[in-house]
Amino acid sequence: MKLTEAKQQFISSWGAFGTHWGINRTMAQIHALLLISPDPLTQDDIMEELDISRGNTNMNIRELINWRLVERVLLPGERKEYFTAEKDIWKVVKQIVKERKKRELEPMLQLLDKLEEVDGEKKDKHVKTFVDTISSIKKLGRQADKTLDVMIKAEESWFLGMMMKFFK
Amino acid sequence: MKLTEAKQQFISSWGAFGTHWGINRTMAQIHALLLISPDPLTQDDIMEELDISRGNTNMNIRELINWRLVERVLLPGERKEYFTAEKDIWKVVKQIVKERKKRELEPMLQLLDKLEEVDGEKKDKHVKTFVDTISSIKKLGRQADKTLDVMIKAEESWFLGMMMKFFK
DNA sequence: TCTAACTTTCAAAAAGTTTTGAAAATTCGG
DNA sequence: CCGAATTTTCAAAACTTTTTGAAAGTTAGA
Repeated sequence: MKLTEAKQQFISSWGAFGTHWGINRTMAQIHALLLISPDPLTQDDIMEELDISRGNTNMNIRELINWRLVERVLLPGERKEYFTAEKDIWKVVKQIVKERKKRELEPMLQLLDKLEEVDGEKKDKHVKTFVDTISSIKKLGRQADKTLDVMIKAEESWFLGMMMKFFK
Repeated sequence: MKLTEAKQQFISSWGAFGTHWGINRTMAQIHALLLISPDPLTQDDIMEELDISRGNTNMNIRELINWRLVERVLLPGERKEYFTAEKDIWKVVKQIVKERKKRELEPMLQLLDKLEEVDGEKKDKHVKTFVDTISSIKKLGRQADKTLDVMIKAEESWFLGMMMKFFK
């Protein structure tokens, strides 16, 4: 397969993949393009390569910067801004986990704490089922939260090593 | 907080949460409702409780059954079909992981295998960056795949115990 | 077999999300 | 400080997904 074709396929699949994970297609495609680009690109490079509008490009680059997956780079003697993606995939994964944990898991756990304190007779089976469900989700959620914290701090080599050892 | 209000909040948050995970709002809400219902519900119960149309309800129940998160229950002497959700959250999580692994991770890994065999000089930095990126994604993806396989087979107690021990 | 109860389908409408592109704002070299 | 280059904004348009509801299909018991 030619590089050009392979690039296209990667960008397009990464985009489709992203949509299953709550990331919009364009954002994932820009990320894919930057991941496989050896040098930083300008907004115009990205617009041209992916054939998308200026506004769309700008918006999604900014969102990627928010997620800390992409960085602005200023090349000496150049007026334009360049952009580059973190290439270390382990760091990328950790960064995504960190953000989603903060944005989604933590608020959910806070809500569950509140909901667990529902009024009413524990003997009422509606109350009982509700409280039991909430508690068990909370238990698993808290464990996931702790586990992810360790993962976020871990080195790839340590993490893979441990996985290898215990999950052969 | 009253049970009714707590239920509403749980259903609505679970729905919002779902949308961040590629699950549609209604499907997640039906799942939430069944999780906290002590007894099986009919399609009409669900329609009324969530205030959604017959078609929408039917479609999303079927989708939940596809995901094996909900089961049809036939009560003796009743014409109507009843529905109930798996209440063991660990089983629910394993089931979701299993499905998403099959639907998303595995196809991605297959694609990466193909893309890694791109033609061209390894010295060309475009080729090199492309191949390196693909390889490192693949490496992590394969490891994740193996780890998830073990998790899918594991008992909750074993899994939590291990997590506790190594990720205190 | 017939029929009422129940379930499924699907085209059209509504809702939600993403994209565009032109205008406004900002920035930097001279 | 000026003006060209560049970046950002945002309302409207395009596109995608979800929802509705009526009609078609199925089922079980009499």
